[in-house]
Amino acid sequence: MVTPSLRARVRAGMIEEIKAVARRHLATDGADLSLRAVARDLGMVSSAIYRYFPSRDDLLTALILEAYDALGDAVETADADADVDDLRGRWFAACRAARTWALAHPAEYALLYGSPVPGYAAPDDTVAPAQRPPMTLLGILRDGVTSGRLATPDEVLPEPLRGDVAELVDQTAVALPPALMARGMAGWTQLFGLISFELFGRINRALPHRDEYFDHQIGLMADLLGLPGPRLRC
Amino acid sequence: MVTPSLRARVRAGMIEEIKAVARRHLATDGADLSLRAVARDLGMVSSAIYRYFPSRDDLLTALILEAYDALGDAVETADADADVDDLRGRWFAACRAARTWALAHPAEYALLYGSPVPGYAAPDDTVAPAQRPPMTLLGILRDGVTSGRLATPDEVLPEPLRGDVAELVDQTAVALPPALMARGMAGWTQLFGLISFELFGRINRALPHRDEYFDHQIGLMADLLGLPGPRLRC
DNA sequence: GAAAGTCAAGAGCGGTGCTCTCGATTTTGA
DNA sequence: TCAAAATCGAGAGCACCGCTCTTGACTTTC
Repeated sequence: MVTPSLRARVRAGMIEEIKAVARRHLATDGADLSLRAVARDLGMVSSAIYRYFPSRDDLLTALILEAYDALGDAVETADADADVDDLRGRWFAACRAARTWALAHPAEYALLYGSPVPGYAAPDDTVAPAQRPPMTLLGILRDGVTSGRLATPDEVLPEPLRGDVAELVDQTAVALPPALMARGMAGWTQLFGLISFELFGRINRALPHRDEYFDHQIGLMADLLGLPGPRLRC
Repeated sequence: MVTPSLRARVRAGMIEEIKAVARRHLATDGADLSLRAVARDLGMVSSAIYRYFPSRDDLLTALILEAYDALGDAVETADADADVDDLRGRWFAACRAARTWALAHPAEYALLYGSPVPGYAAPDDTVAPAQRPPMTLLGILRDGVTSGRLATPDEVLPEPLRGDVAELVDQTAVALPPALMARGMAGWTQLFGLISFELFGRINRALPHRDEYFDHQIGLMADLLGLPGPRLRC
């Protein structure tokens, strides 16, 4: 193993330091990250940042990648920590983990799932990490199908759509009946919508018990998915 | 009736012209609206814009208000044009109208439902227009309840949540059983999530038939709401 | 020990939102 | 009617932004 040179180690530390300060600025000042402000905080001149990141967008991309991975880690470990046979419990754990991470890192969540920055185009590196949370949810459904505890919904997709969803099933390599795949995507969409509404302030201030509201709405989707466990209907 | 002075009429026309140019810039260049660019297009100097809008945020607010009203009009007329007794048809019409408007005005949709601009705080004027689309959806459910064609879901909300939702029912003045209200909010959340994913995300690259996908997902929520009509289950 | 590579700093370019002043024009009211 | 008041566009200027280029000092490599 080759030990990196002193300069390489200092450089790696500098990159991490820049990202840390940038992340802090993101959390306090919002999404419009200022390179010059980051440089000021580091006691540098703005042009020095360009030794480590070729442009502001590249720094943003690095932060986005880290955020995707942090969210993916949170969701995956929450799923893994739950009882593997408790499908409903795993669904709730994964969804709650996503929400908890988003509430703790609102600016980074906005970076991932907010409106795209006008001039910015996410590189292909971000595709795989971005799919980790929905993949985790689909994995729960797949486990339910393979273990026979999750029934296939009885609706049939109309033909042009059925082919699309079947292709998506192939691409994601998560074998699911198309109808269940569509319901799973509905669950993922609902999770994103719930978090976004709560975070971007569109949710009504008249809902003080947000944890309970979130759980209830997630439970509705769990029912729709047919996840076994204590249903909402009492 | 007092005829406004020439100067007042010119001023009103100028305000409209600035908004029109700004809206065009929004559509082409994205959300980061440049006052100077708008002024250039109008053959003015940037400082002249401040005679009509005290700040860039105020111009943005005016555009946001117009966008909310345009979306609200689209959704409400789509609902009104449908057969008043066809609850499921009205739900579909309203949701499709929202999506159609969003696809036709992506930048304005992003302005309304994207991540909030860091320094910008939406004034209270925007609250009422912002609630028109979800209110339309809830109105469909209310009509179903009052006409007896829409059954109350059989789940019971746990207590802290039930009070919140009941208060929300009071505030919105749309009399709905709390459980149905919660399901209606799920439908609204799903609609927002579907449109946002299609507009912002990369989830649908493998879904060429987006109309059919949207209709199917909306149909899932219509089933969840118990809207009478041809269900998805074939 | 010289050549090559890397670094921070500074100046500068064109862009942004915004403020202020200054004449010119229009509206108002005695 | 005619002067005072209000409104207007233009311009200069401030502080900030992302980014580029050059310069001189430093470190690594051969």
